[in-house]
Amino acid sequence: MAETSTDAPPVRRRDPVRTREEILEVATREFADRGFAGGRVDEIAARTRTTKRMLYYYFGSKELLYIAVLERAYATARDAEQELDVEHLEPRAAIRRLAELTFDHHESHPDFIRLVSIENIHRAQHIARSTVLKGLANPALDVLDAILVRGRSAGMFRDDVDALDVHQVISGFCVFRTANRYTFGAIFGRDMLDAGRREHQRRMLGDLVVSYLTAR
Amino acid sequence: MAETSTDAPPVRRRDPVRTREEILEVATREFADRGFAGGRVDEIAARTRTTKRMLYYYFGSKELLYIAVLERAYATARDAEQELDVEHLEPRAAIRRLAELTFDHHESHPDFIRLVSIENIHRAQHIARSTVLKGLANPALDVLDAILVRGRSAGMFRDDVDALDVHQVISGFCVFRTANRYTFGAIFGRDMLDAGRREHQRRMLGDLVVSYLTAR
Amino acid sequence: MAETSTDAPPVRRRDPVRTREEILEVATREFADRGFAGGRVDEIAARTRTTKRMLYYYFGSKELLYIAVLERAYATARDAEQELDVEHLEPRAAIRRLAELTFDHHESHPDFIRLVSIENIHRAQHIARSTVLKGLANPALDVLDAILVRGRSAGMFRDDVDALDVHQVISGFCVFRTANRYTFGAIFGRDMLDAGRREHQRRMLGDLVVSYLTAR
Amino acid sequence: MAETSTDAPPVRRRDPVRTREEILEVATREFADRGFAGGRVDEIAARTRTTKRMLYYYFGSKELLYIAVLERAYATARDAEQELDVEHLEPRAAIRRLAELTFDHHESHPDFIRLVSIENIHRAQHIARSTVLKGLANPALDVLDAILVRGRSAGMFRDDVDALDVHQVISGFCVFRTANRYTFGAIFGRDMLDAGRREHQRRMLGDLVVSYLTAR
DNA sequence: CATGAATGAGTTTTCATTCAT
DNA sequence: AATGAATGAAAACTCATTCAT
Repeated sequence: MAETSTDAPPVRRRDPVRTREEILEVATREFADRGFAGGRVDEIAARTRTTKRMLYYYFGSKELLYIAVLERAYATARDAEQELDVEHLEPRAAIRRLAELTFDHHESHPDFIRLVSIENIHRAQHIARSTVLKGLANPALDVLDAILVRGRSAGMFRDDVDALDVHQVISGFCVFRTANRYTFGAIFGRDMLDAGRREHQRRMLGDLVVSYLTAR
Repeated sequence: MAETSTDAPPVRRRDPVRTREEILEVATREFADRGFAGGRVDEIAARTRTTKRMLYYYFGSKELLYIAVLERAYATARDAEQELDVEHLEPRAAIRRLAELTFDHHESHPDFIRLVSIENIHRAQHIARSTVLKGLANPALDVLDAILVRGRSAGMFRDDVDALDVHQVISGFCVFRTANRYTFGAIFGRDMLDAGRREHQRRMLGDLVVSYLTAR
Repeated sequence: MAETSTDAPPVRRRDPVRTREEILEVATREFADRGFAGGRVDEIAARTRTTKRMLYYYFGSKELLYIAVLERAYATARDAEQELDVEHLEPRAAIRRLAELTFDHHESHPDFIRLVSIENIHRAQHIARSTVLKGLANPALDVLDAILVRGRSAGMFRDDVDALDVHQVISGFCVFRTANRYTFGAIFGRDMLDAGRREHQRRMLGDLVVSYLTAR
Repeated sequence: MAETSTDAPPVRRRDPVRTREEILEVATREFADRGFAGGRVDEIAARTRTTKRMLYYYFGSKELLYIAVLERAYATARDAEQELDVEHLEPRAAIRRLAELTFDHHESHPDFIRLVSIENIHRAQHIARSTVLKGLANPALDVLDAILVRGRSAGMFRDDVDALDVHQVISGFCVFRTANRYTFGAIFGRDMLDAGRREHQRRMLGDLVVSYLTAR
């Protein structure tokens, strides 16, 4: 326990930005892995090249560190959505493409989805406490809205749903696959993320949204 | 001074079944509310008419109590699904009805959905440890399968999806509404469980599934 | 935990002597195995065909049960020593025989030796509390004394030691072999109870005592 | 009111080596006194100038603290044996001297012997878990072996015993005197450590070993 | 004689946080 | 800007013993 380093010169780190980033990375893994209550400050410190004291120095408390982790995770997700480029496609193709990109993004960011699940267990109380996160705009929503407008003008899409409704459907599908993977697998014996079923699931999502919007 | 309390004194001791049930009820609320790591044995005991010692007497450890809570929650959910009665409806109506019943059930059992989210954060490790839960049959799935068979025979339904696929779509929608209510609300400013939008959402789910199955 | 036997007729045991004996047997194993503080009343009860309540009914407390175990163990040991029959042998052969019988007895009663070690850790406070054990006569000592008298009369044995001295030497050797077997084995890598070295050790003890008594 | 205390305030914090040592000292007494199961972490903490929390900070658990106590006790014993200086004596005198020094050491370290007894009750499981203790060399053994070699070369000593055999005889005698003092006293009414009999016992041990080795 | 349920009081252990330098 | 040592408060868990029937 008591590590009494006799002679080794203290590894002084003079790069606060890097240190901060390293802590956030490790903390993200820890909180995504074990939740906020289950995450351990000691564990985070141990896996960092700094000490526990530094976590407090930089972030103030376990909760503030967790909020910083959330902020960073949402910022990363938003940046990814900036890159959507579907406006040149015809509405049905555009909506399918957007669904697929969402599908891909969720599949490749399980930690983000875990953090969101965890935050929901806490009733989003930490998001509420974050000035950065409260009412964070979602760029994908504007893109989605534009597609819907185009589709409706063309008489292709139903007009009793808004962008948020569609976003909810797409997110629900993508989040569920990842977030509920374990209990679903334990109860039904099927891994929703199985690579062999990936294409099927991806097409299913596209079909689902397009058939819904174009129904009647 | 005078012994005037004619109210029956709380029936507490010597009724192990009741005592067990009471502990489970309180523990369900606590774990659903705060997660496994965040849940407090002391808190559960305090809200029970027994002592903390009794929790250990009946369940052995915090973890075993949590597993018992999970088992009870899944058993209740399964019992509810036993009551599905949709086989007399034509396939499209049947599938819509089944989706709506699932919708209703999820909406009225947020604690169950929270427990499932929590268990997914733990990668279903507690379900894996429960002999009762591992591979628990889901009666709704058989009903669903029967509907799909009928629909496909009638040439109404596509045949490239199985019951579990459809179950996943329905569950995804219903679970997401409840499980991600808080972050969704915080980010988008819309409460997915808002009573005013309830009917719209319910119909959306039905349309979604029916249009998908009957597409082309 | 809560074993609610619905229909099985209670196994009524109407033989108090047997019940008592069974409890003592199980308790002897438990205490010899884990010591007084480490021994568990629950464990003893579980391995008996009676309930924990019965332990208290018959013995009153954990401590009194432990004392009863000690009393029974010492009584058994004393009975074994009654059977010494070495008076027809010449002094040197007699003393060697007595040492060997002690050697054999210790080797075949490790639990007794463990109980004695445990009781020494408790500074014999339980023996002191037992009217049965305080000043319990040791029949071997009389036999030993008689041999020494004969040996001294014959000019064979030194006269500066009494029976208790010799008893101490023999016991020391025999008890150490068994009682300190584990630490000795861990530190020196030799099992003092190894069957292959048994005869050597047995002869060593005899030689030790005889050579000492006959020295000069 | 006036600050008149010129006595140095107890040097407590910020001296981890001292703190650790103090904990070990108190823990040694507690465990030697009451065994591992009977020893109380609270009690140890209370008799230290630190808190219970510190025991866990330094040692991690009750068991690891106990192991640290064992390691320290064995290290101390080994250091004492380093000081044997008997190689200039003729074999019989050397072996007697070595026995006497062992006798003295055991008599003055009853806590060590108690710890060893306790560890034997636990079947040396903690020694086995200690990398330090497993296979700890015993310097006395080399000295003893050298004496035996010399004695055998000179035709004085029998050659059918090795150093470990002799060590066992000496240890058996010395350990038994101390470890079984209480039950022996309770049953036979003689205190093996009585100061009046000390010289007699010490000579008895020397005679025992020398007469045995030189017999025939 | 017999018993399943119950429990007060302790016992070990954990955890986020802060102090002194 | 940085740190190793320290810690109060709480949390989980255990154990011998007794109650009501």
